[in-house]
Amino acid sequence: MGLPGQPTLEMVATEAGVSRSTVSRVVNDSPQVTPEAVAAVTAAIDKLGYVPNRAARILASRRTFSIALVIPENTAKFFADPYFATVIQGVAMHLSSTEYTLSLLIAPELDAEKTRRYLQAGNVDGAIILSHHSDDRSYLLLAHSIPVVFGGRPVSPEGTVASYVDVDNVEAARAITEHLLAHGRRKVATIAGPLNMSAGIDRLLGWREAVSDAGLDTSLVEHGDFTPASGAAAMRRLLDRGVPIDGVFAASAQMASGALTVLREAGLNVPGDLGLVTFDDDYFAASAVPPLTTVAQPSVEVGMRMASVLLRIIDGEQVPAITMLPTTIVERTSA
Amino acid sequence: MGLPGQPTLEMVATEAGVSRSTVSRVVNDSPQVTPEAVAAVTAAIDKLGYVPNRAARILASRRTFSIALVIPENTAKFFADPYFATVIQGVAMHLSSTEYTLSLLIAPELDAEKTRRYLQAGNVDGAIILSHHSDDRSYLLLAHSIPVVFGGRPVSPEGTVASYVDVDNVEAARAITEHLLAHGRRKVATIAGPLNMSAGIDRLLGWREAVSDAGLDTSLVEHGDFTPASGAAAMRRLLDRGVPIDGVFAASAQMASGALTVLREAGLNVPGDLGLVTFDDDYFAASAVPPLTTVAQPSVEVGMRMASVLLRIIDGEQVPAITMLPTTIVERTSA
DNA sequence: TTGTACGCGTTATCAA
DNA sequence: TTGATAACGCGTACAA
Repeated sequence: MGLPGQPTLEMVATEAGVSRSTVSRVVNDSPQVTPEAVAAVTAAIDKLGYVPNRAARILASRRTFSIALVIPENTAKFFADPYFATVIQGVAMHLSSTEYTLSLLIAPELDAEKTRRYLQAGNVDGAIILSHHSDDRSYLLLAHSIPVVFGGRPVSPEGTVASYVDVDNVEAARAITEHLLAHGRRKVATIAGPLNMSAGIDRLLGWREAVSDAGLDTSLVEHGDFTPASGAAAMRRLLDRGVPIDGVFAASAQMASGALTVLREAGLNVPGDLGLVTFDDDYFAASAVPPLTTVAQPSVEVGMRMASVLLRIIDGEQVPAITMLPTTIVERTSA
Repeated sequence: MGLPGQPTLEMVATEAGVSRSTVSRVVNDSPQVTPEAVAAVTAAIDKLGYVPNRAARILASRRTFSIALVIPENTAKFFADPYFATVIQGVAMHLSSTEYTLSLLIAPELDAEKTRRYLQAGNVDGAIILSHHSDDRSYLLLAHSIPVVFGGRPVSPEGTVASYVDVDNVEAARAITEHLLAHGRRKVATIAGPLNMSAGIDRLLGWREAVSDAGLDTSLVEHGDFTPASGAAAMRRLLDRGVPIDGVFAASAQMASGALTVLREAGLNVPGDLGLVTFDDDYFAASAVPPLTTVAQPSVEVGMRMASVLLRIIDGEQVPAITMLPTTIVERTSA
């Protein structure tokens, strides 16, 4: 009667001459099924080309086999930042060897509440919050109801319980600043990130350590929000101070690229008059004129590790809360 | 009794003093509900923080509100190619303003069959096949059962019925080759892509048109598979021919970067001894030494358009099967 | 306009 | 080891 349509578990059962329960057991490879039954069922499955219906399975089992990757930014920033693309790639890559599906959520601050509800409504087994460029307090509570892994240490008022994957921003910032100092720069400024993100805080800290250890002036600080425009504005404010500057550490390559245009307009040569180093080895750093010496962070690896940690948490394993990944310095010609 | 757990439609109904059907209608904003009922229901929803259960909804409605992005490559290539990351970003961006969820499938040739079954089993409403770097015949049949959009013109034996989004590879390749000719190059070779992908075919065609129109030798062709290693090998074969070459068009920036290392080893200077141009304005092109003059294709836009076209097809709209996006030439110093 | 009742395809519980 | 049978949470004819 009627068209067969997509084969269902029921049809497999009939074909194999067993009950639906048995088919279900075979599909979920339960150990307690006789070899004969297994053989009959797998044969039927192959013959019919049966694939379990995901929705039905989720509904009945209360497991979704999917995780969310939340990017708390508006689409414009998401669009502009190559970092996100590479991290996604890492997450997807790890997931590809598992049963899990990825659900990408670009969630501006505005509907953070809505997003949180969606996540709490049992639509995913866990979530990765990529807070690299954003405040994330609203997501901290989430960790109480479902497994969560943060990308970048979340800034929390109290002690954090959430897991996260990050690089040592303080150390990396210090190292790249010392690179500047090693090239003889003595009036070293920084275009820092926002202070409500750990990357902003830590990179400023690293810069300050390096400069202060060298006995130099630590007051040459202006802030941006990691975007090119904000980097340009900060650079302008720095120049407007009227004090001599011969080195700048910009906390993101995007800000550095903005700063570069301002320097060019001001008739300043890089690296002739001034050394410029930055953070992120992306398109902005590589294609700048001149190409920028920078801190490279393993963003694909960050994605992979976040996924791996999250899945292990979901599986009930005991995983260290903090995963630190190494950075390297890529020397180009801007220092 | 017991804990409330996640609020269900049923609980909302009780809270609002109506039936589940009415709640369902409000949630799916059906027009035929009295304002009072709507008010009562929305109030209850807000109070309870209700979010529909995705799986249940999918199961009952036979719509998944999710689409698949299939990348028919092994994880290594997926990892290495920046193109994928940007396209994904585009797809995700478009989807973020819709109800749809993205499901990323990295599917090596090996389990293409399995992937196709999954897609046909009704687990998604449609699929995007990113065939940029791969053969895709196995997915052409898919278009008969669910809405499908290809990234890059699929190579099909018969006339294609599937929709696709692409750039004019022939024209772009011709233009960049002419750029080489305009700089006085006269012995212009090409490192072409594989002939089982439209990008490979078309870019070779464009190169040949330009070279032949200039009355020059069109025999300087070697093939690669778009990877750096294959580009290096092809360049080596080109040099081994022993005939003079003063220009090369590599069909991908990755191959160009491989070729560059071979040229360096051979003691050949770019652009001094030989001009090198390529395709894709990615990290490889920008950070090469020297930076490469190249064809830039709008990969984020490609992603956005594929998503938009697919959703419109799903909604039953009539959409032009072919979407062509413009390319531009980015001049650097390698020509 | 609203409610009743059934079905979506699977897993889980319990008996046999 | 297997098989009935009851959920899982929602959409939707159909009836009221």
